[in-house]
Amino acid sequence: MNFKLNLQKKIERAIVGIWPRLRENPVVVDINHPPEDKFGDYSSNIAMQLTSIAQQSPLAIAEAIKDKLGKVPAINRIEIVPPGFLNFYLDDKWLARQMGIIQKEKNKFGQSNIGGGRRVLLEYVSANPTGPVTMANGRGAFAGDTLANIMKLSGYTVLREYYMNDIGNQVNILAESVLRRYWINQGIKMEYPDYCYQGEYINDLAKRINLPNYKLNNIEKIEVVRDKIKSRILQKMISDIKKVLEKKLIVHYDRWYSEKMLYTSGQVDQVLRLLKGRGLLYKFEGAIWLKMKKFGDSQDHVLIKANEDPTYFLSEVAYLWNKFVKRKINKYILFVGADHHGHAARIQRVHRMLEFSGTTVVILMQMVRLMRRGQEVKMSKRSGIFITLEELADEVGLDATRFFFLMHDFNTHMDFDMDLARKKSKDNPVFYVQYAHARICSIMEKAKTLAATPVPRGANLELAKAEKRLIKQLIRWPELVAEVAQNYQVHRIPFFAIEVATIFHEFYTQCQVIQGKQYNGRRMQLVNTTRIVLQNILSSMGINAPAKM
RNA sequence: GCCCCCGUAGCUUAACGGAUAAAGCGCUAGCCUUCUAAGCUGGACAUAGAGGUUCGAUUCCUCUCGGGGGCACCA
Repeated sequence: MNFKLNLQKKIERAIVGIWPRLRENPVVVDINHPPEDKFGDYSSNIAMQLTSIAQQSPLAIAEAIKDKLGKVPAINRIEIVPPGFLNFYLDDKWLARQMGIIQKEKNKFGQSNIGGGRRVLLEYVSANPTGPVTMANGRGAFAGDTLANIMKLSGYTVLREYYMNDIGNQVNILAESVLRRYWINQGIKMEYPDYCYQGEYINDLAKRINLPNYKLNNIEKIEVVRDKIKSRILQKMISDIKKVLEKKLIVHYDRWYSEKMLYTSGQVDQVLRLLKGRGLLYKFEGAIWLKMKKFGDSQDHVLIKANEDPTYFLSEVAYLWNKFVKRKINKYILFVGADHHGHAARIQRVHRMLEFSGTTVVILMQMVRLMRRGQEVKMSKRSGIFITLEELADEVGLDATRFFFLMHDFNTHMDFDMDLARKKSKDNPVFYVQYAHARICSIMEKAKTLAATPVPRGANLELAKAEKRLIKQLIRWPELVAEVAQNYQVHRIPFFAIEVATIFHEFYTQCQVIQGKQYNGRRMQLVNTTRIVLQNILSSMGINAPAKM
C-alpha cells in the first residue's frame, strides 16, 4: 500500500496516453505534500515541466492530465491551480478504510517490493580494531542499522557487514601496547612509548591476559613475544567491539569480514592478476602502482610497497572485487566519516575502472564535535582522549542516543553537547514520540473492560479534522520507507515520527475516545492503527515503544 | 596550493527546485473535578553577502566572507 507511488504511476500512464512519444523518455512525476489543506492532500507540479515538450500552457496540460486520469477511487476531487499544479483531495470513506488495511498488515505495513530482491551490502562502522567504538562512530552505527531495516522492508536482500582491518602494523602496535602495559603491571621496569595507544582500555586488556610462559629476559625480544600473542589480543579487542555493538547498542551485523582473509583465501592475488592482465599496473621505484591518473584521479596509487608489503588500498580493491564479482552484490553502500572522503572518491573510481556491474554508494558523514562547557573536546583514539559510544549510551540512554544521531542529515556537522545531553535527555524528542505510544497503550488498557459504540459507516461516516489528519499522516509511512530506501535520507524517519506524535497528541486533546462506560469504536480503531504505525517507525530505528512512561 | 562538507530564529537542527521556511530548547500568555500536563493552544525571533539560471531558489551555478575536514610506499 503506497498511495503516492500508485498515484505517480497513474499520472505517468495518463501522460503517456496523451503524448505516446514520452514512453521512451518518461518524465519524472513529482508529487509532494502541500503545506496546507487548501492546497489538497497531494499535489503534482508536473504540468510546468511539460510545457516545452507539449508546446502548451501548463494549465491546459494539467487539464489534459486530469481528464485522462479519470476516476481514482481514493480521490474525491482534483483541483487545478496556476501556474499548473494538480491538487488532489482524498476521500473520507477511502481514508477510513485505510485503518482496516493497516490493522490487517500490522508490522508489515510499510513493506514494499521496490528492491525486487536485489542484493545490497551495507558496510558501517568498520572502525579499526585498535580500540573501542567511539562516539564518532555513532552516526554510522545507527544510520547503517536503520537503513538496513528500511531496505529490508523495501524488498532488498540485505547484507550487513563490518570490515575488520585485522592486519598491518596497527595490530602490532596494539599488541605491543598491551604487552608493555602487562609487563609494567607485573612490576617490570620498561618504557611506554608515545607510538603506543594511550587509552585506558589498553590497561583493561592487559589485566585480562595472563602470560606466564613469556618472561622478558631481553627487551629486544618484545617483538618476538608480541608476534606470538598478537592474534589473541586482537581477538579480544574484536570480541569486545562485537559485544558492545550487538548486545549493548543493538546494532546488528550479518558478517564480520576479515581483511586478512582476503589474503589467506588468495583473493588478493587473484585481483592482482586481473589488474595485471588489464595492463593497469606498473613498477616504479620498487613499488607496484595502480594506474588511476588516466581514469581521472590526480595521482596513481601504490598497491605494493617497495618493501613488498601490501597497502591498505590493495585489500580494499580486493574487497570491492569480492563484493561485486565473487558475491554478485548489486549495490554496495558504505558509510564513512568525512575524513575519508578522498578515499571515497578513489573507491568509486576503482568501481568504474574495473567496470563492475551494480553501484557503489559512499555515504559521507560529517564529523561529530563533542562539546563540553561550550568548548570543543578534540578526540583522538591514539592519545586516549575519547568518549566511547557505550559511555554515551549509558549516560544519555540508548533510545535517546539513537534518535539524536539519526535526526541529523549526514551532510551537516553535528555538535554533541555533553552538558546538555544529560540535562536535556528528558526533553529529547524521542520521549515525545514514545509518550504518544504510551498514551495509546493506556487508552487501550482502559477500554479493555468497556463496550464499544457502533462504528458509523457509509453515509453516517464523518471524520473529525484531527482524525483525518492523523489517518493521512499514517498512510504516508510506506511512502517514506520507499523514499528512504532510495535516497538514504535516514534522518527523515525521526522527523516523521515526531510529526505522527504531534498529530496524535492533537487528536488526543481534541477527540475523546472513552466516554463514560463506552468507547468510540472508530476512534479506538484509529488509536490502534496509530499504535501499529508508531511501533513500525520506532522499530525501524531500533527504538523501544514503551507501554508506560 | 588542490579537493570535499557546512553557514537557516538566542542555541541545536528540518524543508526530494514548489505554495505562508518547520520543530525542539530557551523567552512569553493561557489550558488539568473527562482517556498519562513528558501534553495542548497562542505570541516574539531566521535563509552569511553579492550576482546568475527558473514561472518559482534555503535547495542549482559563479564569486566573496566565515567554520570544519581531507590531500602518504599510514590504516
